[in-house]
Amino acid sequence: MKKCACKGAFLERFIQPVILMYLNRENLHGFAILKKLKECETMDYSAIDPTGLYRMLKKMTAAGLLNSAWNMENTPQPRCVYAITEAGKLCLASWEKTLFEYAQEIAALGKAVSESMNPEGQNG
Amino acid sequence: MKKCACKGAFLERFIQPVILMYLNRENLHGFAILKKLKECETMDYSAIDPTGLYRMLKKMTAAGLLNSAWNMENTPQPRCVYAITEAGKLCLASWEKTLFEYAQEIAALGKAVSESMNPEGQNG
DNA sequence: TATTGCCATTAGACTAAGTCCAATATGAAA
DNA sequence: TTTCATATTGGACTTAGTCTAATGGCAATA
Repeated sequence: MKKCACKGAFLERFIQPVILMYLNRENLHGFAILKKLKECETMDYSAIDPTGLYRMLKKMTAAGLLNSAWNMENTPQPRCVYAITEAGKLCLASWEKTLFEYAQEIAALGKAVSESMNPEGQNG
Repeated sequence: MKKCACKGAFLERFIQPVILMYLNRENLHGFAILKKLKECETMDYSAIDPTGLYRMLKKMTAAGLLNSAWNMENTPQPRCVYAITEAGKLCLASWEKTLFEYAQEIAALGKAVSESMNPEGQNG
């Protein structure tokens, strides 16, 4: 438990909605997404692993959430440019709802933990 | 992506604080924790895997968050009874803080997603 | 011109987390 | 005597995530 979850280590689960969010605004290639994630201020993705991101992009493409196309022009190296699909947009909409539900449930859990540590009757 | 995270599938990550919370109130053996988790109303742990829970308990014990002792009396089968340690209590306190931070960050992400889907200027 | 550094992606090997199936053993109820 | 609930464990497997490293071009720099 070097990286104990209790200190916050698992938010990287939530790269998927961020990727969808970026691609909902504009098409981007993997490395650009990587840079954007590293600069993200809402959450800390500074230590994100490139291999992991590229694999995630492929998985999302395989799942039909993204389309990919190789761009060979105006670029020294070929870039794989990703675009969000209709399914991806639906997924993003689903994420929107789910994220707020998550936030509520996690806050409720936090409250339950608080109460269990300071049982009622502390007010005296 | 059968169980797409966007529909909510990963909250089981948060069994750890729930276990600590239960054990902060009273000592319990694995199976009792299992039953309590299945009846938990704050979050849905109805489908929790027993093997996974027992493994988690051992891991937490190895990490020093819990103590365990076999109870052979007043019970048909021997039971492994778990108790929270001082380190476990600190971990629980850490969880309390972390959970609220998580809740805020996830809500912020949800808000960012909302805004990206409904760009500003919708109010007309 | 040799080297360093940034861009851009991929592969391989590994660890950790989580799931599924099955086994064990006892006691009570049908 | 079969079934159900208790109580725990083991093995095999899948998925996710991390680390290291390789490729290969372009630009700057020493």
